[in-house]
Amino acid sequence: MSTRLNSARKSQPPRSSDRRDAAIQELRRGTQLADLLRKQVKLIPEPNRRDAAVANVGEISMAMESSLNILQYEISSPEVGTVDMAAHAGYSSDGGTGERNGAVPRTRRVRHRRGRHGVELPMKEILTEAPENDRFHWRKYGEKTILNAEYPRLYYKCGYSDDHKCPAKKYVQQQSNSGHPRFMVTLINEHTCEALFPDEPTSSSSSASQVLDFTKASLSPPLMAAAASGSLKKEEEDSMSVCMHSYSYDEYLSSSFPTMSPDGDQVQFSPGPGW
DNA sequence: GTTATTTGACCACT
DNA sequence: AGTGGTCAAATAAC
Repeated sequence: MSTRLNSARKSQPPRSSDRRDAAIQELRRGTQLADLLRKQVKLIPEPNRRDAAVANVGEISMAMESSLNILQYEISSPEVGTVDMAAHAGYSSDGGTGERNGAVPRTRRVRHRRGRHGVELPMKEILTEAPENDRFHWRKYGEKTILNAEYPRLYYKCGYSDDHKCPAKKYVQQQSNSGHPRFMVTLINEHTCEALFPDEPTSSSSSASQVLDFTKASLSPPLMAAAASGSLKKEEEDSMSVCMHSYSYDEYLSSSFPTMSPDGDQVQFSPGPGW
């Protein structure tokens, strides 16, 4: 990947926009190669190895697409240096349709609401294949069809928002259903109840593995579809307990509010080998 | 009976 | 005025 870039910058230092274009080109190429690789690994005869390989390729592909989204967003919003939630709190000048300079239409970003005293609430966006896969208990309180969005946006608040006054909320919007569904998860506010739900190491091989319990009812149709499509690794018949193999939730959560970078860089890919 | 989800209505924001 | 976010009554699941 680096050779192409190197050859392009022999004479003089390229402008940052040129470097960004080059990075986008490379990422697009990488995405195509990942698709190709996905087809190849599907030919692996051993089911276990094949599934693991397919999952890994999917993560690679998703990571690159996430990076592409970030870079393309910067191009379409030149006033923004990074993808900054505060900067995109409201809708953009296109009215929120996402059609900027001929770019691919995007679904509306979450409206950035203000808390008491007009202080903007901390927000973080995460692109993931398993939006329900965190160690918190969420209660759904709403669902809304979003303009120009293919799928409705689901609204969750911490299941202990009443008991412990936990202000954490989560919005989930499916963005794609091709192959494996992807969800843009918007996390709002920190969990003040976090101490009540410590990580519990499991007996499985990976320290990052966790067994998470989700009732069937807590999954909305799109998430059920995700489960059915295989995006969710295991589905217990009764409790819908899902063994989320190796998904690094420390990454998911550490990338969340407590460590939110000061520049607002927040579009995180939540990877995890093996699923 | 208890708890969670659904969904229409209302409110806030741009 | 249009749209997103939240509320709360009705409903479903257990």
